[in-house]
Amino acid sequence: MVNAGKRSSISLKSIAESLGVSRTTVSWVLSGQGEEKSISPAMQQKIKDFASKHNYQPNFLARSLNLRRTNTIGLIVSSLADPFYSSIAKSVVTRAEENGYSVMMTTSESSSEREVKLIEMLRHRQVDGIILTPSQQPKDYLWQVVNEGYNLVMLDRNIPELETTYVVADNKESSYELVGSLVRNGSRKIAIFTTAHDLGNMQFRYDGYREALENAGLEASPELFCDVSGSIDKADIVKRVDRLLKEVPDVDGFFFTTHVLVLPVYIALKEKGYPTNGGASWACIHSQPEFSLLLPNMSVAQLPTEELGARSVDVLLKSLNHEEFDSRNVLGCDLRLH
Amino acid sequence: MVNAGKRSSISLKSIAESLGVSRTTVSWVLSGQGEEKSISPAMQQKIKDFASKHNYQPNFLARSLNLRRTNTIGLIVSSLADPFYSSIAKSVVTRAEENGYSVMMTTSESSSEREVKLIEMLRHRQVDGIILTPSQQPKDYLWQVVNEGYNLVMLDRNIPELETTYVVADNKESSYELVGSLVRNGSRKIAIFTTAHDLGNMQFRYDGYREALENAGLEASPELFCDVSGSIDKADIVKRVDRLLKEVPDVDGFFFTTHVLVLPVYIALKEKGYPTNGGASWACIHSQPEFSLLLPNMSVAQLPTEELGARSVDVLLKSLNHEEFDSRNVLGCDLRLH
DNA sequence: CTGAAAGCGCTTACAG
DNA sequence: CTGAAAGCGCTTACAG
Repeated sequence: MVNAGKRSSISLKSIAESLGVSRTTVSWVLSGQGEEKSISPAMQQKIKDFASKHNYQPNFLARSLNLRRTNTIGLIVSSLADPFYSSIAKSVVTRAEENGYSVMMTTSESSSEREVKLIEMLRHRQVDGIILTPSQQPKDYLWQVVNEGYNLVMLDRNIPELETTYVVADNKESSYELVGSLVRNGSRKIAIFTTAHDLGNMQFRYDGYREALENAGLEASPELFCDVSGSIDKADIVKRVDRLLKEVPDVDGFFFTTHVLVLPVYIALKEKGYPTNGGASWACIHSQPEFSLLLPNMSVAQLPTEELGARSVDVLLKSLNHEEFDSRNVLGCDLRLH
Repeated sequence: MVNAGKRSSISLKSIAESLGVSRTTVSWVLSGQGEEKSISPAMQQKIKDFASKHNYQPNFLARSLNLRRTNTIGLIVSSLADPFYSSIAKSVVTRAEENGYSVMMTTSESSSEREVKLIEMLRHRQVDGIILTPSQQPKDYLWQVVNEGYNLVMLDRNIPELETTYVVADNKESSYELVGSLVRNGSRKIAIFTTAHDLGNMQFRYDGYREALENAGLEASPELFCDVSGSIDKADIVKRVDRLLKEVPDVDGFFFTTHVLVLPVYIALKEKGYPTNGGASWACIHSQPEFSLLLPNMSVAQLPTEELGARSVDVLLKSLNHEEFDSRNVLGCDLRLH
């Protein structure tokens, strides 16, 4: 194959030479400062015509180097395979683009080591700021970056000890509502299935669960607490479900702190002979389209992925432009109670 | 908020000044040309120590401007919401990173206008090459870019008239195998559900279907051909399923050319009273984990997302480095026949 | 109304 | 063994 990858693109310099004016003039006109610098309308037109005829576009690199801003934001998501994150990613990309920004996207795969490497990499690439779904046990480096005042937005998860801008969902409130609806549906022994319980979000969701139970005079007893942390492994889940059914045979409600647990637990329950289409009521944080097929009456708090992504961009751009903004953003979930 | 976004990072120049050597020397040492340029070991060590102590990293922008390569690739996927594409995206990002490249990611949302805009944008940003899942009706601009010899890799879809590098799955062969397995399972009236039939991939899948039927002495009759193109709307699908069941009440096999149709059609069939768990056999191109819950015996040809993404990067990088590479890459699907 | 010049932070031929 | 100088393609204070 021939190397023809290089563009035969036109430069500021060549425009200036062709037109017999200085690069300054061309730069001013094409960056919209023609009026301001009172370049004659005729000249302006001439330059603009020439530029558009030759499809001129400034070299972003040179521009960025000079202006010290790349109009690029770095995005680090925990996972791209999870539709939740890819949906957020989509929203970030779209909103960024609407504002003339591009997104350099990476995945940390939930590794805090990778997270550090990626932040460094993105900074060396001179992105203007970073949006990050932080890993559970961030390294000191993250603190350092925040303390430096680097433009960083925490997305979906908030690390309370870190004084930084964040955009998260109202995990506790939504959980409270969901579990409340299970109670109203008549459930009395409501199991909670959760994972990575040490993660801030999961704790908030647990708190909502506990408070809703307390509020109904019910107890969040330990037998009902099913933490299937670690590598969400099918065998582990079956084991946990088995134990639950032995300890609480009359369990009549299920609250999932995350959509990823719904299907595996559902399968395990079915395998163990639990009447999944019986009288139990169900609720989960975030759902996927297929869930409504299996459990049409499940109550859902849909995480506002679209808004989480968009808001993160908005906040970051405001910060970059020295505009006022809220550093604490808690967005409501879309509740669909049954 | 204070603007502290700027890094107080150290530059080549400041290292050189601090150490009393020229920028040339520093640059050589830090870019690994110390030996080659026979800089004294003592000096090399001194420079390296200083650099790592101050955590120096060259400014990527300046480097790129000079070297005329950004070590960045542009990725345009049709959609990020679809797990198929986000899984490909993940693979592209990972493989690129392994090779010191970053990915600027965008979505065309299947609009050929957006596609053109995005390609232009990415080129102005000086990406080294672009990986693209092309829209169905690409604009002339795409041809032009290809003709210029720009480093472009078509991912997942191939536009036969375009002489360019592509990485796709063996759509026809896999479809042939899938439908063959339906026949072996005893199905005789096998409906095909497809969408965007004008799209190359879909035609290939149809061809596989037709040939498998012919091969079994069966007819690909028009009543069995269910094209639910357009905005895959639930009402439309229900209507199409209704017609199918009226025209071919004894339909006993279903072949889906894409995973996105499985759930909606399944729901529609159920609503219309078709015994979805009866004797019919099922097959689809690409599946999602939940499918096995609903249709455990469905035969599946899983598209090799991981490999599609990785191969695209490999091919693009080879092209960038003037290495030999295959411009036509057809990857096998992972067949799971029942 | 317009231009010469410096500078963004690197790399690398060229010269000693 | 090492450095002065030019250049990547822009933008913008400064000077007329």
